Amino acid sequence: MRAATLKDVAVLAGVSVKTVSNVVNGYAFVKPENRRKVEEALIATGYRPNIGARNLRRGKTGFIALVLPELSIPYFGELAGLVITAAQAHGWNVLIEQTQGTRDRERTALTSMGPHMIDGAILSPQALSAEDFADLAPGVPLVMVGEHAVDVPIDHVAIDNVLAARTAVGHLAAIGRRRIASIGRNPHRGTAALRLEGYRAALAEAGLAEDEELSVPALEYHRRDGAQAMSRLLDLPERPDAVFCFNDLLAIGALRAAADRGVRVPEDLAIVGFDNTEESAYSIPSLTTIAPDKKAIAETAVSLIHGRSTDAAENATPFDLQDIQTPFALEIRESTIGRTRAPA
Amino acid sequence: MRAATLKDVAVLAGVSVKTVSNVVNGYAFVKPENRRKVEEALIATGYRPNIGARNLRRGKTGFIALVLPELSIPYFGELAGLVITAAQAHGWNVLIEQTQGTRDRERTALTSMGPHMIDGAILSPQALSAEDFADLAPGVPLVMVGEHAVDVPIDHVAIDNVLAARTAVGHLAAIGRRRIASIGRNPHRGTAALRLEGYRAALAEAGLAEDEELSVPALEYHRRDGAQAMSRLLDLPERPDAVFCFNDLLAIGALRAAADRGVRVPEDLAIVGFDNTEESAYSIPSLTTIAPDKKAIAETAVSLIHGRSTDAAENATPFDLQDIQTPFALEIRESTIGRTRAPA
DNA sequence: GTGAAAGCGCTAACAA
DNA sequence: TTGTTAGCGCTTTCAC
Repeated sequence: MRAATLKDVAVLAGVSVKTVSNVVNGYAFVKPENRRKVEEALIATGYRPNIGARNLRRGKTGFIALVLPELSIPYFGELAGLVITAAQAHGWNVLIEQTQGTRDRERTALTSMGPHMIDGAILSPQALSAEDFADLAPGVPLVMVGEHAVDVPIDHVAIDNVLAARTAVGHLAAIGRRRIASIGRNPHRGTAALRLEGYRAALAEAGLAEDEELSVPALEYHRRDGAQAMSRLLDLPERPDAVFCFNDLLAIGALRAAADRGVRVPEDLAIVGFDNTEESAYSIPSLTTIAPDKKAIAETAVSLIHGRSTDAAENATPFDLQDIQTPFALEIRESTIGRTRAPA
Repeated sequence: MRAATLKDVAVLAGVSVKTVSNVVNGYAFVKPENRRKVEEALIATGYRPNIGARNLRRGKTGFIALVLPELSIPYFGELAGLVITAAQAHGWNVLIEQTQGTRDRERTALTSMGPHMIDGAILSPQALSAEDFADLAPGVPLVMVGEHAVDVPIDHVAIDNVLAARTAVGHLAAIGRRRIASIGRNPHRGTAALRLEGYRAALAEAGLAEDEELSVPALEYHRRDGAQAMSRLLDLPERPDAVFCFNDLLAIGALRAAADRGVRVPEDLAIVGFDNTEESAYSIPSLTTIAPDKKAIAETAVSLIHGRSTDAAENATPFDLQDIQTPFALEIRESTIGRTRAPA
C-alpha cells in the first residue's frame, strides 16, 4: 500500500492540494468546513508529510551534522545525546559522523556533506588545521565545540580551558600538594595547549616550580593512555603527589595504574580529571573533575547554527564571529579529598 | 553563490543533464570526450549531488533510524558508534532517536518517522509491547536488537540471554560462591526475564536453593540503581557472597556500594556484570562481565535491514522472520577472581 | 479562501 | 550514445 500523498488527501476531502497543505502547515485562514473535511481525510489516509520533498522545495534539509571522534567515548556520547535533544527543539535531525580523530576523516566528513545534505554542522575537531577549512562547503553554518583551531574564522563554543585547568590545579595546590604532574600534553590538540597553560599558571601562582618531566604527553585520550602515562610518572625517582589529567578517561586510567602499584588515592596521590563524565562520579575513589556545562554547550552550538542558517536566508548579518564561553564548575570528590559521602 | 546543479554542469560542459547524470552515477557508456568535458565541468563548478532530490526521485531516503534509550549510556554509545560504521558501508546515514526508555517516546519515535523519512529502523525497545507495533509505518523494515518483545513478528538480533546469564552465574558457582544474588529483575524488560531465567537455571544446576529476597529489582539500569540495590542486599541479615548484575552500570553501582560499606570485592563479594562496556575493564576492581559481540550485533542488524529493503523493492521474499543469535563471551576479571594482572 | 500550476534537483523512460 | 521530458511530493506565487 503506497503511502498517502497530499494529493490523495485532497481528492478524498474534495479540495485542492493547496488547502490540504494549508491545514497541514497550520495556516490560519481555511474555511472551517474545509478544515474539518481535510482533517478527516488526513486521519482516514494516515497521511504523513514527506519531509524530504518538503525540504527539497524549501531549500533546507532538516539535518545538521555532528562531527566527532567517536561515540563510544563517554564525553562524546553524552554530548551527542544533548545535541540531539537540543536540535529536536529546532526541528532538526542530527547526522553523526565519526572521525576517529584523524584529520583525513575530519576533512572528508566536512566536504562530503554537501551543502544540500545539511543545514549546518557542529564539529569537535581534533586534528583539523586552518588550511583544511578552505574548501569547506560554503554557506553551511559551522560551529566548533571544545577544540579551537586558531586563526579560523568559525564560531566557537567552549569553556575557558585555561581558567578551568588553573582552577583544577589550584585546587591541588590548595590541599597542600607540591609536586603536581599533568597528563595529556599533545601538540596536535588545541585544548591540550590551553590546559597546559592553565596548569603552568596555577603552578606559578602557588609558587611551585615546574618540572618538565612531570608533564607527560598523551597521544590519545583513552583510559589506556592514562594508565601508561601514570606508570611512567610512578617510575620517576621522585614521585608526584598529585596529577592533573586533561580528561576523565586519562584520569580513570591513572587511577587504575595507581591501584596496580599500591599507590593510595588521594593519600599518596591526588587525581583530578576533566569532563565530569558520569563514570567519574562512580569510580573508586570517585573523581574530582572539571564539570563543563555540556547542556549549555550543546544548546548554544545548536542555537548558533540556527541563527546563522536563518540569517543566511534573510538579511545576512555579515560577519560577527562568535566565541562563546560556557560555564564550568570544579566538582570535588574523593580523588582529592578522600572519602566524605557516598555519591547521590 | 548558489550551489551548482546538474543543469549548471550540463550547460558548462555543453551536454545534456542526462549525460552529466550518467557520468555522476558511473554509467559506463559515455563518449570519452563527453566524459572528459563533464568531469572538467564537475570540478569547475564544485558540483555536489543533492542527495535529498536524488532520494526523492528514487523513492529511498538514504537514512535508517536507530531508536535507543539514551546515547549517554555507555552500552548504547558504543553500539551506536558501531551501527553508524556498519550503516556507512551500505551508504546509509543514521538518525538517532532517544527515547529515555519510555513507551511513549518509543511509540512516537517509530510513528513520527514517516515511511518517507527512513529506509528502515533498528530499535532497542525497553517498554514497547506487542500492540504498539500495530500502527507502525508499514513497509519500513524493522529490526529489534537486544530486547525481544515476544509475539511480535519482527526481525531480532541478540545474544542468547538465558545462556549468557547461566554462564555468568555458573562462573560464580564454580568459584565456590553459594549465596548468589541478582540485580535487575524488571517486569517491563524482556531481557530481564531471560537473564533471571538463566540465573535460576544456573542456581539449579549448581544445586543452590533460590532465595526470593536475593533477586532485587531495578527499574532503571543506571549506576545509581545498582548502588541502591546493592545497599539493600548488604542490609540483609545474611549477606550474599556474590551478585550477578543485569548490566555493567548496575555492577559499577554495586561495586561502589560495596566499597562504601567496606565490603571487599571479590573476597567478601564477587560481582559479575553484563555488556562489557569499556568502563568495566578499568573499574577498581575490574569487572567480570558478559561480553556480547556488539560489532556482530550492529552489522547483523544493518544487514538485515539492507536485505529487507532491497527485497521489498524487488521480488519480496514473503515472510521468513529472522531471530539471529550473535556470539558472546564471559570476560573474567578481578571482580570475581581477584588481582591477576593489570589490564592491557 | 481556494485552485491551478510552476518548480526545488534529480532520475529514468522514451526518443532520436 | 545522448537529448527531451515527465514526474518524485511538496510549497508557493498568482489568479480567481
